Amino acid sequence: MTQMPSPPPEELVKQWESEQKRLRQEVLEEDTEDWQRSPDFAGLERVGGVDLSFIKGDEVNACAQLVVLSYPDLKVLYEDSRMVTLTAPYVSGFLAFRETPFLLEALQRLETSQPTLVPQVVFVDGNGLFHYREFGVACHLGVLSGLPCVGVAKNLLQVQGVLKDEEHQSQIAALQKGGDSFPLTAASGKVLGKALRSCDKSSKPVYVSVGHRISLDAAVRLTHLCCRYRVPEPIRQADVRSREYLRIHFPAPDT
DNA sequence: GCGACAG
DNA sequence: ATCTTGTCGC
Repeated sequence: MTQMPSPPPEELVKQWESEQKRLRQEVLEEDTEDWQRSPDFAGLERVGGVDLSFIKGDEVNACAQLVVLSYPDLKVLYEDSRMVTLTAPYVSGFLAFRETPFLLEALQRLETSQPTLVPQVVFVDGNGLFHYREFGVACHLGVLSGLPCVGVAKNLLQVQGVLKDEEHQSQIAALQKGGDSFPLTAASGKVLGKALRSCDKSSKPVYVSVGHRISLDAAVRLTHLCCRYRVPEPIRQADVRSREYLRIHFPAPDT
């Protein structure tokens, strides 16, 4: 039997909206670290990536993953996989309330056990300021953790007047090589993020936006430098390893 | 009624 | 998010 998605309680959504409006005030949209100002990011040694993977028909059980890679080598220095039980449902625009608590716990475990391995910036699967209320999951994790964060979404969210129309498609077609990008501009005129051709091989862009404590230009440049494939290596490793964890500990039901 | 809908 | 094989290319 297929369970229809239950409508999210509107009271909860209102509470979530005010929470986002409150925390939004804490976001820093500029570079706050010396390495971010350096042309080659000198001083940057550790980049983090987080993600959650789910079991096929299970809405509440998931594997929360944190990885820390060396920079610029992009070798895995630390890995943490943890089964968690989600409580909040997925509602577009409120992803953070579903995932952030467990990502924060992973960062706190690292801070406690191996503080010298805490990443200097964290790549988050999802948007940052490129969001209905300019407070996506990358901002949420950034503000609550205090760490610089970058949001990288694989799909375009149509927000604040940004549309995926024929014009958008033509802008994508104009991205010639890895590193090329174009701005995602809100109706207000503010640039909320950038569509980035992350590497030469992928014609489909990723959508980069500021999470916390980093400028958009630095976020886009760093994202490009962290891409071996379309998805930045920190996020890709978190995704690969969390799915591997599920494959080993929760094998698919035998027919 | 139709389309949109990060993960 | 997850469901899914092969196929084309280096």
